[in-house]
Amino acid sequence: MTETSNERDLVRLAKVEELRGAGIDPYPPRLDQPRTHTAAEASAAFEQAEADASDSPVQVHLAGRMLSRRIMGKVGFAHIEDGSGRLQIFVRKDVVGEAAYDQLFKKLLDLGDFIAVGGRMVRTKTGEVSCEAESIQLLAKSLEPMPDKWHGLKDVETRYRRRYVDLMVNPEVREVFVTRARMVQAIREYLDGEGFIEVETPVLQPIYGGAAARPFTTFHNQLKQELYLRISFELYLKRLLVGGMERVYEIGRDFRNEGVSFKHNPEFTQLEWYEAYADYHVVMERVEAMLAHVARRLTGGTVISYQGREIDLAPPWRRVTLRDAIIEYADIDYTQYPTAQALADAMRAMGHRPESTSNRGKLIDSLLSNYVEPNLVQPAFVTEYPIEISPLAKKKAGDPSTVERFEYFIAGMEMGNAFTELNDPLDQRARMEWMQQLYGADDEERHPVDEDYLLAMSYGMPPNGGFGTGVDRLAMLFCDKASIRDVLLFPHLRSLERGEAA
RNA sequence: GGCCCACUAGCUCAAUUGGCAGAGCAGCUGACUCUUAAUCAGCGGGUUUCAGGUUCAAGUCCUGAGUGGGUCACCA
Repeated sequence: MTETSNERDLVRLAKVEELRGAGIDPYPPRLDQPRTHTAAEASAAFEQAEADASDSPVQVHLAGRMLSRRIMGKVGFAHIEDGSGRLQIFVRKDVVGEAAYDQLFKKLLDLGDFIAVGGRMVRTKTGEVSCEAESIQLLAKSLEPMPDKWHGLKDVETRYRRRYVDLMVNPEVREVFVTRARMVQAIREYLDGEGFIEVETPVLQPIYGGAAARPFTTFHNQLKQELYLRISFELYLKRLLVGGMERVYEIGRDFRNEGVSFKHNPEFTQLEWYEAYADYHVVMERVEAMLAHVARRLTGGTVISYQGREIDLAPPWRRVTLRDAIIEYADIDYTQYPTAQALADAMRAMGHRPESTSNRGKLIDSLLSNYVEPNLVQPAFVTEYPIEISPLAKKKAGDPSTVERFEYFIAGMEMGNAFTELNDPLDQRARMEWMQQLYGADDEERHPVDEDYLLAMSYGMPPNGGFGTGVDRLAMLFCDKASIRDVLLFPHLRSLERGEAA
């Protein structure tokens, strides 16, 4: 912390002064010699030279953070780390000189400092490939102590609040975010290869929609207009289909003003796509194909391990109707109970405990999330949803109470949602007005009717299939992390300012 | 928001029934020309998250608060 200067801080600050006094800039603008090799490249170059039995020395200029140091009189060792990994440097007083050795290396450098090292690659007596330093330059002085070199940083709160420290000392954390980036890259690779166009639609929206969630609200001062941070991309992406773009997708941030948990963050990354002339069956095939592609890119196969369980993403996945799934796992056939009251009574009679009787669709959804979802470990599509919880999905032919919709589940988690999109503007208006009645005026989940969206659809929207999935939850899956916070670089935490100001 | 758990040195962790707040690493001083959790000798480092309370005595017990974690609720 910086609010009080303790002895530890004073020692570091005194070193900065001493460096300046000796004419050494503790924060120089650039390296005296440009970096020629990463740590990994330097090792590889040396091993190649060894293999070739070359006599010419491998000269390198390296840069990185000094993580450890072992001083033995007039010779010392240190490990530096750069983006490619760690490398030992070997420092001899008779090579680098007295000033560089005694003053800089032994005294004024600290663990955590960024340094540049020039020298030749050698193998030490114990066989470790190392750089024997001929010059050392301080690149950036660290004023804070590094976490324990052996135990690292374990405190969960500190790891999240100071992710930069977590990243610098815990290489496996960096690895998670590399995997996440590769996953997103593989998703784009699949969609681009299928002719989808990546687009960007507004984050600030005058009317929020496309999902049932409470939005964050903000205000444009000059326009004197209330705006919402988007809770989904759906209504904008489908306007693009009206405009003639046939296959579109967006990867971006959604914001939902709801509870925080191991699988919910107030802002999270969503993937949505819409495809003209496709229905939800086509979407299912794409979801299978896309995630199998991602798995192959990341692991070479389709079987991944998540929290100790093997999950096989190879198509085809299980398909089960919502009704059959609830019969199987909760032993209730909701089609036998046409009203919310009747269904709630039946649930109670079966020993379940429904929380609300306001909405039959919500009761069915609670049966799904409480009894079905935890059992769907292998990938599964749950299909055919009640109309009252699906206002943007097309009705199933011959069954006006059901829509062509699916959600998919992996590892007992809901991963995404899709439908054959409703493109009948008259039906859409009726459904939105019905929602107004279903959700009371005081219900924060009630959506305003988006007249411009209805206008767009009135121009004619091709039949299409749409899909949305949580990218963070996919990252949890592919990185084998049980908490969304472990796949977010900076997960949302409550601010500490209030407590510190008092 | 309810309930449960945690919070001790920069980091990782101890502290018996309520009885002198400790160790390792990191830091500082010194020794040491091939170490790798280097080693050896010495030194400094604490409002035990915060505010109250009980007690001769509180890191430990009680009340409240903060932050984090878990869980339930919420989350088409």
